Amino acid sequence: MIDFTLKKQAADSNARLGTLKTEYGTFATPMFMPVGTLANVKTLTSLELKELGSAIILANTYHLWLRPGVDVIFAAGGLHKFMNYQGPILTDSGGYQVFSLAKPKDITEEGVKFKSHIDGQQLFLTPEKAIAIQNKLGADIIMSFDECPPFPVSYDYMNDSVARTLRWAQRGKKVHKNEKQALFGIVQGGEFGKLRKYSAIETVKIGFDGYAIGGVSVGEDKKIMYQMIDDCIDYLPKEKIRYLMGVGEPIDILEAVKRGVDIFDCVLPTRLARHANAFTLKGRINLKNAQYQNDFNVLETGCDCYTCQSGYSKAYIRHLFVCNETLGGRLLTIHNLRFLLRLMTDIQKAIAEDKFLTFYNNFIKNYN
RNA sequence: GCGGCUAUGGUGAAGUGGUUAACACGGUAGAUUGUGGUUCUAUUAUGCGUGGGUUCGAUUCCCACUAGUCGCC
Repeated sequence: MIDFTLKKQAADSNARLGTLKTEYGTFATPMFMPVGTLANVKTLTSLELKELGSAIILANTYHLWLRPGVDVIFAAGGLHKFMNYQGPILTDSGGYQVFSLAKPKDITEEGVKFKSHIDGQQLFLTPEKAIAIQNKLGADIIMSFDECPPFPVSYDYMNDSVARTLRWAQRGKKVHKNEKQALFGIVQGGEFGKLRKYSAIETVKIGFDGYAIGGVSVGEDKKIMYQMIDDCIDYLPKEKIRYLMGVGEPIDILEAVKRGVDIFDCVLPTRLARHANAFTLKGRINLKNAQYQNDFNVLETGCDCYTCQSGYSKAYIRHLFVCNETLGGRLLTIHNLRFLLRLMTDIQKAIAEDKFLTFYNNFIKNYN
């Protein structure tokens, strides 16, 4: 079971400093979770993750359900042992795959009909099944099965969807048996303030160990996304951890921390890395650009990541990408994750020193 | 030396006597937010070996030259 302690509430904003204790380790919040959908953070070993300062990672129910299958992971002794990783893990419920893989007509009260992206076979996921799978996977934190609707949908559709997600949350909580695992509820409601508020209040009534804000970064403008947070966050209990799902743009993280969010996950740093993009304090750069052909400087002077510290140049990393060498993606994955994880500890430090807003303003001023 | 064949962008190549020269790769740039790792989008030949000729008009037809290639001596 997890234990969240709110250590400090910033005076200059809703930003907060906290500690999350889990069986596999304790870490400070705000924190970012690298995504390891298929029981691995792509291209990295567990040791490398640890060296990056990664505190907790995310894996995915749907994907592990299909491959290698829950029984294999259970037989291995659970997800931690299976993937040879000794830190905290959170599993997503498969709700996002409702958004990315299922069609609206395949969503019913009972559950969601999927077509496997691997072999096309018909699959059916229910709130009960999503919890049962996660119970067997054995992550430290598991998520309710929710519907993550696309943007935009009509008010009426969202109204029904929010109600359904609440019933699913209730059904999931009822069958959750593994007491070692924390279970989080998920707030939905799209851009409709009234529904966000309702979803938050009703989800809290059901009672969870932590609360997530879902249904963001699905195509809406940034302003709308920030509004979605504003519309529900005050209805989430201060003493429970708050998780904004699927957000990883540095600016978005800062905006959310400012509003009172504690943890994040996102594929962005790792996916961008595999597509030759690197985070820097001035914004993103694309290493495939011709301008780096003869640039023998590191990605960012002063960066403490392995890639920059050991001297890999932009010209060399560009060459690796041009030749399709996998080392390029690895070097940028290390850099991008370190960039975000350092951002999180910088944020923690700023809150602790009562300088969050100053830090926020400085960062945004430099990051284009 | 003689005879045959071929000459289209960075590459492999389609194609036509008449507005914007197909397609693929490569190049250039953009996208990517609870990951379907090798994806998507845009853009990329003011020119069809060189010089003449025929024609209202030639990358397309004719001639010469040049280069490549195959065969023969």
